[in-house]
Amino acid sequence: MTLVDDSELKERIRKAALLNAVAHDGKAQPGAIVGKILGEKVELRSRVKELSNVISKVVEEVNNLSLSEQKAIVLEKWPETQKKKETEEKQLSDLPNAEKYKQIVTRFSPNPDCVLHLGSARAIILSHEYAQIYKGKFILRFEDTDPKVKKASLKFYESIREDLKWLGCKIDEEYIQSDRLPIYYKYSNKLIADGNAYVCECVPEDFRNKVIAKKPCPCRTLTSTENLERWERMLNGGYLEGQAVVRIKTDLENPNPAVRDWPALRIIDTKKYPHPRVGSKYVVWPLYNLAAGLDDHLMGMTHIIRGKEHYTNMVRQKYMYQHLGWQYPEAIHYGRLKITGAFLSKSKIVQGIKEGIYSGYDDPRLGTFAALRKRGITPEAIKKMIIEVGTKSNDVTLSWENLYSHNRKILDATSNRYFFVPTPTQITVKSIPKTFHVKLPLHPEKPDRGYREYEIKPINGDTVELWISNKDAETFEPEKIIRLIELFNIKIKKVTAENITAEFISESYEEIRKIKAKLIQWVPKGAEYQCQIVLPDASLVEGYCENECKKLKPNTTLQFERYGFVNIKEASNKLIAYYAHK
RNA sequence: GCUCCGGUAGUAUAGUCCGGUCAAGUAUGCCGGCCUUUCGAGUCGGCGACCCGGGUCCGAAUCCCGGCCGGAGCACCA
Repeated sequence: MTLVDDSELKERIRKAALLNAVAHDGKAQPGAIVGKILGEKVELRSRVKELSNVISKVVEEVNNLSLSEQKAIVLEKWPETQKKKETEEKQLSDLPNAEKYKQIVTRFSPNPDCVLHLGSARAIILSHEYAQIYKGKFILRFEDTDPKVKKASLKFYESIREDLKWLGCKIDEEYIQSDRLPIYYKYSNKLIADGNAYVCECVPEDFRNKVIAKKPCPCRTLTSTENLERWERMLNGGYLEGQAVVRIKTDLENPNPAVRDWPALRIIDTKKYPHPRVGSKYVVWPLYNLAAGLDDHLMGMTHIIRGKEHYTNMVRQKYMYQHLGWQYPEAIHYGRLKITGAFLSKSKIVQGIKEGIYSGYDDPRLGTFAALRKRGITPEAIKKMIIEVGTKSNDVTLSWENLYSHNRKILDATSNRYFFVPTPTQITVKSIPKTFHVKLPLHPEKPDRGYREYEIKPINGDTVELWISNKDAETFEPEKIIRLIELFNIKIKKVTAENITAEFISESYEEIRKIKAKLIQWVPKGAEYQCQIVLPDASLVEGYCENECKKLKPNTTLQFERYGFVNIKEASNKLIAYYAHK
């Protein structure tokens, strides 16, 4: 049958052409239709030329119709195609080979040498989230095996647990590597006994030269009995720091010199550098690849989610797994996460605090969880953002706007509203006809949350004094009409640097809305409460908020209308709050 | 230098494995309308991207080759 006579096909083409035309200003493009039809009917691939001819004819017919005619046909025949599809929330992609395992086990394994920050958020949230999705297990493992250079500190074990709790990442099991040295010794012993590891006495430079040349160092060729003797000597303190190291045998031909016979355990003079938890009990300490490598298997890890800086470590550890006859877990290596303007480097954070540049681990300029928490950034917002970013291996530089947007949606629903006037200016309003009792809703969409109430009573017969923001005052000029939110409408009379004089004109909101007058917030003079806002760059803004704010408890987030969301630090002789975002 | 990754709007992400329904979706941002006693939220519309060059193919964001750019690792750190 020729294609021209195939009415089913022609109808199919007609539909595609009409849909294409409707989507693109009434003009369908033949090429797009060819693609669509070939995609649906694979068997026509050998007859592309013939098909193109048919399509050209149909497209011409369709393009001769007006857009409204096309729309009418589409709506009549295929109304379902014009429905907009709901956008669904971003989901995490499936874990590789998840079906191979009975239970998914993931972990977060920090070195407790600093507080946690946004840079760790990917490891934490993705690991925890995947464990949740697959009804698996999430393990916290402290990797505190360097008592010298990256020395752990007792306070950080606890702060890490707290941060995880705050993030809503419930821990199923917790381990501390400094408790596990006997386990590492046991497996090291086995590796040496089996001839898969050796004790190397070479000075680092000699070893490096050998390994770059793909040549074994003299220690590698020793018998396992000789190596076992050396190993005993290590454990018994027979070597000083730097004199011996256990190496795992790998393929010396591996293209990457960094993986060849990597070091697994070394000696630390713990008399000089005591470990914060176990003091000077051990002198032989495992390196990352031995400790993490053994633990990942022993703790039943199925999926390791960590930064791409660990990619080579996976290659190294696979040699050890081979020696032990173990199966390496699935590993996902994501890229580094930065956020514009914030320092996410442990060393810079620690150094900045030492030098007094930052006020502490929760300085608003830092990307630590402590700082974010203090500013009123919710864990839910962080979680959403991290899930959005996913597990790609390229680096990402997040913008704060993105985090703020997620956070704003959460805070908007939960935060009560108050007035705050930064750098206040006094406004004197005359011709006040009566005393006003105002009830200001705490939340515009949730009346059940209640109100703040103020009595605005004229003094000297007909005058009222209020505070307004300097920024608003700057836009005033005589005869301008302004509404004080939920109060009344005024006309500006006189503007000076210290004071603004205005006149009451009416009370009705509706009439002022018609002329689209500016609405501003205010604080009654006498009912003001000194307020200091700490901005994300650590600069300060002073002003007045409402008296009612005295009741607020630390760590509540609220919105100062037309100013932004803030989180209360304290409400004592004055209100101190941290600015989250607009 | 060596060994690996990766490059889609300002930012982030979907699509890439397995070429066609992608004249590229979504979120955020920006612009405008509506709504709203906040400049918040909501809602409607608009702006904005496949790193470059070749090749294969009727057809390439997708496959191949070359280049450019970015990142990671190359510790007796984690």
